[in-house]
Amino acid sequence: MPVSEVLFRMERTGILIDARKLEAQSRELGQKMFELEARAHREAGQPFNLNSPRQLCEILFERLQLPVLKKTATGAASTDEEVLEKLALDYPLPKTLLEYRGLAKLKSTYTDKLPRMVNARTGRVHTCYGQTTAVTGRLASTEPNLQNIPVRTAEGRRIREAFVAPAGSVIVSADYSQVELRIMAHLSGDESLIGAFEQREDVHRATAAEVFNRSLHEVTAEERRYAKAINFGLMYGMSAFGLAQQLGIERATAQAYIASYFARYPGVARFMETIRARAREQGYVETVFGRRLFLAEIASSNPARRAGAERAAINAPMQGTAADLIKLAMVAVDESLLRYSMSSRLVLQVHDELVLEVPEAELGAVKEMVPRLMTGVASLRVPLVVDLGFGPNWDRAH
DNA sequence: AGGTTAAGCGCG
DNA sequence: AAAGCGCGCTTAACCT
Repeated sequence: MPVSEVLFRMERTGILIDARKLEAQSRELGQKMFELEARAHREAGQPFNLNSPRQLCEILFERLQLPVLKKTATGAASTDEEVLEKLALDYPLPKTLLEYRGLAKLKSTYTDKLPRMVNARTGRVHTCYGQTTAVTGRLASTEPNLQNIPVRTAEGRRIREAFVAPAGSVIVSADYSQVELRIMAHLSGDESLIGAFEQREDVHRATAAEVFNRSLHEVTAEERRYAKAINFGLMYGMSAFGLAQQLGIERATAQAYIASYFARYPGVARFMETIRARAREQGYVETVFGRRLFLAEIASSNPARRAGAERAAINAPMQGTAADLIKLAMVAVDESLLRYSMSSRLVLQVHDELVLEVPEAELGAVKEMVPRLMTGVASLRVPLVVDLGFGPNWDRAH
């Protein structure tokens, strides 16, 4: 069965959304934004449109004379989250703007919009999945995008609570645990990294233990956070400069961490170099299953463009292999549901997560089948692990 | 009126 | 010389 057939069925099935709940949240957000707007006007000493970049720069950098910490691509003073966080340490207005921005994003993109996307005939929201958009082989979700529903803040998770199952059914969420890092372990063949996954260790903790020369139980919360940043940064081709910026540490310190990492995980260091060289020789890189990403700028004479292509070359085999794996899993799950004439349905895919709507009578079977099928689509040098949760809504299924 | 770009930010 | 990969959506500002 082709992926396109699974997608067709998922799009047609759609997902149930509690529009009343989102509309109520919209009203709450609107009220809070109104209050924050008034506070911002007081702190600025004059009224202005908080959404207008031009007016905002006028207030922050001319009227209040705050320092310009970063420029945008076109040379204007940046007012992004990172800048406002720093300015918020010394001034009240940036903090207010951050709070306002956070709420405005939730309201305009989600709580106002999703209720309007409910199909009149089905009473559900039907996204469209694009199979030919993302160069790495991932799917893309549009109209609406259901792959970027908030999850990182409490206010945002209230939106997930509105993604519900009908009476008698539950929402099941099954996601691959650390799938891209596992793929890095597979592709690099690094023995330490493979060992950590085979021992079912907390991989960020294990990395912290290696990099900071600790035993597993000695690792502090901060060391684990640093190790997590290193692990993710590496998969994106991040430099010492970027790591230092992310962690708020000296560049030399970040460089030392990276050196320590590569000393402990020599297979990963070798992999990074091999992938750069292969990209340069072949003009493309491949996933485990042979999906290719061509890199037109890998031999560019422009160093910035070439470096960008190298970062893409490092990331694509991992992101792309993860995309291949979950597509195989989607086909396996959908085929099984049909073969056994079950009523459970795939309703969403979010890159490393499958969301299903499951009648309570089928929950036991789904809890056994879905992780087995997802972990069984490939045998890499490390085990694939799936975390599964369920509940009356998407938030509670996590 | 309608389309495009820039900046910003939601997710994995 | 730039500095972290892959997406889609919203608003303001600018353009035709």
